[in-house]
Amino acid sequence: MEKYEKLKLGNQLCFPLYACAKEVVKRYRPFLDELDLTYTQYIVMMVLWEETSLSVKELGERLFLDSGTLTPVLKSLAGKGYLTRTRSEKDERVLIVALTKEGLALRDRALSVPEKMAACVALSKEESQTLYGLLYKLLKG
Amino acid sequence: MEKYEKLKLGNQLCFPLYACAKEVVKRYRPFLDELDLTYTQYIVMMVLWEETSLSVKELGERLFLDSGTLTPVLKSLAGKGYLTRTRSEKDERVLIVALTKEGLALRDRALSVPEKMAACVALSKEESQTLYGLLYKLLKG
DNA sequence: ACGCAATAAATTGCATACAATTGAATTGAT
DNA sequence: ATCAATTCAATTGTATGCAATTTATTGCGT
Repeated sequence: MEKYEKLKLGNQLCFPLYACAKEVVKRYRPFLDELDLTYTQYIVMMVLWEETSLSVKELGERLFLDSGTLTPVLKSLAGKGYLTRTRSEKDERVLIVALTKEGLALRDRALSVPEKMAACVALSKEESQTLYGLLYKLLKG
Repeated sequence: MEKYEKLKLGNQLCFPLYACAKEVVKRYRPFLDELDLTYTQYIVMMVLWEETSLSVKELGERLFLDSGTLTPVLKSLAGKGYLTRTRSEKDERVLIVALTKEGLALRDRALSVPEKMAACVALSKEESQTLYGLLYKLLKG
């Protein structure tokens, strides 16, 4: 094996991961444009549709994002009326993000997004599940 | 199945992909810091170590990046002395990016990066290959 | 009660990403 | 040959991401 073989782009696992993630987010764009959401805003809304209300810290742990990223995204979503930002009464350091009626209503309009995306992905159900499992293993390991 | 089941974060393939890519790039950071390279700069250098010289357009096709992203990265790498940016004589629209002696010398210092990263990834060789294959299938499909 | 460490979010600074536009150069059709 | 369409890179504008710092608040030990 050549000395520099491992430095070739085609032998890196990280690169297809990096490229794929960008590509998939890009494929979401037309569907999310209809909802006037960015991808980051979309995943925030997905958490809120499940949780209704949680702190910025908890949200960040779910999404692997920190307050530096979340603060402007949350301000933007609050501006659209989909959530409220309120300091916790028990602990003033904590900011509680809560779904609004408008935010909840958006969920119905987002219902078609996952299936539209699935149609864009050239993987079988088994392949998707294998990929899913490997990604979570990598993420946690 | 609940109506909104598919909108849950845990049922999305895109999300672990997105989170994983960020996580892996983050794990590169300490190793790349030693070379004073960002991840984007690193993958540009990897292409140059293979090609020595190519246009911005070709580089962008390899890396799935456009000139909007590449232009500042290439200016930065040129500033470090690792590459030169020259207009093609045959076609003045084309900018040729070429590896310098210093850029080539950097390759030896980067040799240990892939193995250090492999040690950070909790996947077996087979799992890595499966993941690799699925990612490229997704990328191309 | 006091002071200090710890915590949560916001801010700052830097580096991507990408869509859309611009400007320069080239190609192609007539 | 000429002009319109195309191409390539750079620029502009917006939205992330993340490290590092700052600010406000809380908890803890004495």
